[in-house]
Amino acid sequence: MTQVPTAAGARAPRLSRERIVAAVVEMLESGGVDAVTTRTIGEALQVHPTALYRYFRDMDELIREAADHILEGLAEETPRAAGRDALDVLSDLCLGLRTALMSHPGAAGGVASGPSRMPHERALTERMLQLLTRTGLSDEDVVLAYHAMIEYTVGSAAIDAPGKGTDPDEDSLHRAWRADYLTASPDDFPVTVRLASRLYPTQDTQFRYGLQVLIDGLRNKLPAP
Amino acid sequence: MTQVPTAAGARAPRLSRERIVAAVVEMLESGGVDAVTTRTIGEALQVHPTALYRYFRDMDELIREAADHILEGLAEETPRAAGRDALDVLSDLCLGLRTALMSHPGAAGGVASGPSRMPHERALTERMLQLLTRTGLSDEDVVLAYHAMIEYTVGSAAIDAPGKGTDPDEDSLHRAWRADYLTASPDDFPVTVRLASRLYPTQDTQFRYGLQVLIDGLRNKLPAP
DNA sequence: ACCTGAACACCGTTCAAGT
DNA sequence: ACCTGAACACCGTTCAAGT
Repeated sequence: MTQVPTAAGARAPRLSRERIVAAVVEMLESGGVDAVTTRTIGEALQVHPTALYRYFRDMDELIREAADHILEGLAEETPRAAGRDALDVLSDLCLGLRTALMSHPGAAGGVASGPSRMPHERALTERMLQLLTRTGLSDEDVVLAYHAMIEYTVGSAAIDAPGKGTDPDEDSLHRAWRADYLTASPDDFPVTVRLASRLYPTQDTQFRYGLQVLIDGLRNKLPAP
Repeated sequence: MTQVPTAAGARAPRLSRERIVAAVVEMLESGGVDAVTTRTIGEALQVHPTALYRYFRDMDELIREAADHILEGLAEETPRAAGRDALDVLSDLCLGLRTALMSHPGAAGGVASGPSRMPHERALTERMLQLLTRTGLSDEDVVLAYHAMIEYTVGSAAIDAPGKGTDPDEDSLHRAWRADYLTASPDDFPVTVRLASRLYPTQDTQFRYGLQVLIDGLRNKLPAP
């Protein structure tokens, strides 16, 4: 890694796209996208806040590259367990995607802004389309189902992990919300009050339920085997 | 609406929560949440940028109130058409919610940040829980289904209408994206390339498909009639 | 009571200047 | 070639001051 001096006065660059992206991914994980600014990046890399503009057009490009980095390895084929069909594998893939997005608050916004032409995202798309094709669905259904799964998975991650880093404990927050619903007027909101104690289960429980309903709905569309 | 002078020197307030919220809702519609700043609000209301702090704790509270305002009337009961069950009505409700959110880019972030304790959101929750209860689903399923529908509807709106106001024409953008997928390596991404021309249908088509799949999946859970 | 003015601590981004 | 320094046009928010 020590550089070969190519010409008089040429110094080894202290930065690179990779080094910057790595730093941003780390900051995404610890503090969320709100904690990633030109100044904090500069501090993390011991460099002037504007130095990154040699390597990236703007913050948006940098965040999108970091977001794609997070998807690394997701599309990898896993050994198919017995009794699990393509839709089960697709479900796991979405769970993996969610885990990656949830552990980097705000990253969902980075992958959401259209296809990034980036390698990991491309691989994920290919894998999902491949799995859906295997189910026997029509091409039209394959594409629409792909979009539905992405919208649900990325969209719910955008809601559940907006950008602020670590929430002040999900459980106590949800408890407070449930208590709040209990104080609603029972005349105006009878069903809400009756079900208040059940509202806001774990974010993970919510997500898995919707995911399962989606997969279940897709199963209805499969051609008879 | 003309004020009663209560004391010498007391003047009619030029602002109110309602006036500010109305202005923000309008700005949300025309330019999205990114166009709503203390300065632009001040300009719209012909008032100093900091004047709104007499009425709202901070920008967050203001945006949440404006977001709730957008949900006005959504939960209203509509005359039940023949042959349409509670899940069909729920589906319409989600479509209405999406329309409201899509026409105010970035508003999804406002309703997403937990229950706002606000009247229109409460009414919407009550109506959705009521409709789901009517289907005969168990209480547990009702609550989880409610969260699933909200996460999908609000989440996809957060993705499809982030905050920038009017995109530069959705159609041409999607055309460009499809063309982009076509240029992908057919060896690495065979399925993607094969389906490229079908990818990125209208945002509305995508959303409706996923919504229908969700409703369909819920139907599987209904007790036999 | 209601709004203004000035100030502060932040942003992203540009561009010329240093080495 | 690579990074720094200074500057610009923005943010949200506070608080004392005006009327």
